[in-house]
Amino acid sequence: MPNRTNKTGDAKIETWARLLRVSRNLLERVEAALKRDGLPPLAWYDVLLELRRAGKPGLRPFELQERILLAQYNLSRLTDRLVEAGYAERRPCPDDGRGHLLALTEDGRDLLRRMWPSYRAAIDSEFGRKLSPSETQKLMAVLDRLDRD
Amino acid sequence: MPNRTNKTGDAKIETWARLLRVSRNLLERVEAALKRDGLPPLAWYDVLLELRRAGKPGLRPFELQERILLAQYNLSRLTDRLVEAGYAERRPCPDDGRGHLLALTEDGRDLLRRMWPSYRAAIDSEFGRKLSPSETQKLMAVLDRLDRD
DNA sequence: AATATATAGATGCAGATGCATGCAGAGTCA
DNA sequence: TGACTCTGCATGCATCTGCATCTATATATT
Repeated sequence: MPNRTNKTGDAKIETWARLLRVSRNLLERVEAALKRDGLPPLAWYDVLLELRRAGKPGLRPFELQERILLAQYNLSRLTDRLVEAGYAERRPCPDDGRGHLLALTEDGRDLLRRMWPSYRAAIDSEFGRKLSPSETQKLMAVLDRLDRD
Repeated sequence: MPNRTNKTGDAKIETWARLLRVSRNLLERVEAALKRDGLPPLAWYDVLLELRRAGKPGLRPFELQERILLAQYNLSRLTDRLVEAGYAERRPCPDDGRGHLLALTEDGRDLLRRMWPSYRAAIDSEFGRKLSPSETQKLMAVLDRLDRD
């Protein structure tokens, strides 16, 4: 006999709704903190961080795209802004004439350094300090499951 | 002596980063599912659902704003679209000449009914089916903690 | 080699968002 | 009642996003 009360399904729906609310709210607060400190949005940090990880050679846009899960046109314009602001540069790509390589500039490296204290403080006050180590670990485990398939 | 390896802090940072990634990704997929079915975005569902919960009298925009955590100007324009599309209506507010009441129309009620199967299926396939009941419950517990303060 | 197809990335346009500000009605206080 | 402030909501403007499409180069097929 089918479950008439559907309790499990309801709990999942509610958890889903809560996940959306909470994560949106957290993101908003952290973005606001960066803005208060006169810093660019989180997306800039994400891109520059990946470029730093990529080191000297830099990254092709499509590689960056996979890493940060950003739509192609979106990334294209974001890098426009970063290049325009002097935080990244486009270099010709030796292997593939269609594309180019994106690399961090010194200013970009510097921006990362300037953003981190503000970003870290925001993460801590909105997120880190609210969870115990064990809760953090449980959350990570669940996020791992959600990332499958 | 301060902890040089800073393992706990790192785990929190990584969990934070993962939370953003996963929730953004899930949201994107669910939105895409709605779009595939020719339905409006999630935000429309959220607003209409709150209006349905509010019942006959409807809701003041500022009340709605608190419930769905949407910026004021943002909600103002979203309701413009909903009214324009015939899913909600603005009624004069007897108690306060500055504002109005928002209420669901029959078409709005109908849209909710049409969206739900698609929305529910997307939640289930992107989220629900990936978690056991106990994982769901753990996630909810953590989200509760993150919602405090 | 010539043609067809696929892939990397940019871009025009429309719709959405953020910010600041405007405005009208409410509440307060003299 | 009149001046002052506050609150609810809208809106002009700039930026950002989504979608569709375009260009150029790369790859596959014959």
